[in-house]
Amino acid sequence: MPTIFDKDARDPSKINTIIELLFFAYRDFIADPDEILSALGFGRAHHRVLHFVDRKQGLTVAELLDLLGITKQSLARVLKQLVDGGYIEQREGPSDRRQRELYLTDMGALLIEDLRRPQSRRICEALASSGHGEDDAIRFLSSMIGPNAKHQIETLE
Amino acid sequence: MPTIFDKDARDPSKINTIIELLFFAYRDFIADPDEILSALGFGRAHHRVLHFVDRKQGLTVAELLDLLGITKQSLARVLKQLVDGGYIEQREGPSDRRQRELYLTDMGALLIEDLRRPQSRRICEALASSGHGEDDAIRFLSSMIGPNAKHQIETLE
DNA sequence: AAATTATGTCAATATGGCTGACATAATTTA
DNA sequence: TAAATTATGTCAGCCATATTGACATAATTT
Repeated sequence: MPTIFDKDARDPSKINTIIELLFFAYRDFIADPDEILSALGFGRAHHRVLHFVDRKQGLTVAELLDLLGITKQSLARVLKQLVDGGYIEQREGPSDRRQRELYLTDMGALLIEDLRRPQSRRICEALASSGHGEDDAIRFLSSMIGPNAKHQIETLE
Repeated sequence: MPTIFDKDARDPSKINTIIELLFFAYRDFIADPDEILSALGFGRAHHRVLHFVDRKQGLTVAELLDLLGITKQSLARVLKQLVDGGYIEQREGPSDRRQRELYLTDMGALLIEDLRRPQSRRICEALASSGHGEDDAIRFLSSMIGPNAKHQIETLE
């Protein structure tokens, strides 16, 4: 019994349009911070690290690796640059001294704010001009992600 | 006079959630086709080329470069692999013989269909479980993209 | 005391971008 | 017609970000 939500009820050409818009939207979405980053000699990888360290201050290297889905060798260079640049601080784990807890410095907090600003603006504009609310976007995007990522996000809270 | 659409009326933590969800959603969104592609020795770059050649059969190399926003040197390798593999066909421009019009072969059409299937499924699921329609997503995403990309999309039609 | 764990590091490799320089053929312009 | 421009292709080298595999160190657990 087909409903309005039935997969077959969808217009394939509109779905294809959405696929294409996702490409352009995501590209433009990361282009803004990219400019700020490249002026500092950083890239997207640095942005993602700053985001997650801000999202959960004091997270460990292992947690960060899990969130990013990359290897420790890939993270190493990026993290070192952020630490050397004074954007991130590493502290010994309080209960397990092998762990390195990651914290944003004041400079790091300012930087992630700068990076977030154009992205927030873009999202707010899109919500306004499409007439949707924050929760609409959150509901849609939450359903786009797989169970794996869902679990990762839960561990952030 | 602030309205319900006023930027300052937005909840910054929800906007930050949307930023984060976009990261996870896009990552998962391209992970599905990535598996199919890597089995063929291809990558995301090949996917994008196939998408746009399908979107506008007979587009020229210059048009494709403009859409992708990369240099011809970057495109060269990817395009060559797709042509050599029998997924894309190049034909002399009918009015300007310097141009190379790009067309999908039957094999190329099958491949882009395969790549599109998991992405369509994911979008349909997200629309269904969030209670939105195709047009909601199209309106939101269209507002996310800049005027530059907007113009590019228009030239596709 | 031995095994495991968290982190870091070295080396080699792949992908997908980039710039600069140059080549060829076709078209347009003076 | 000759010269300039354009569309495309190609060579060479560089960069950022990822990978795998191997190994080192210190701390914790068994």
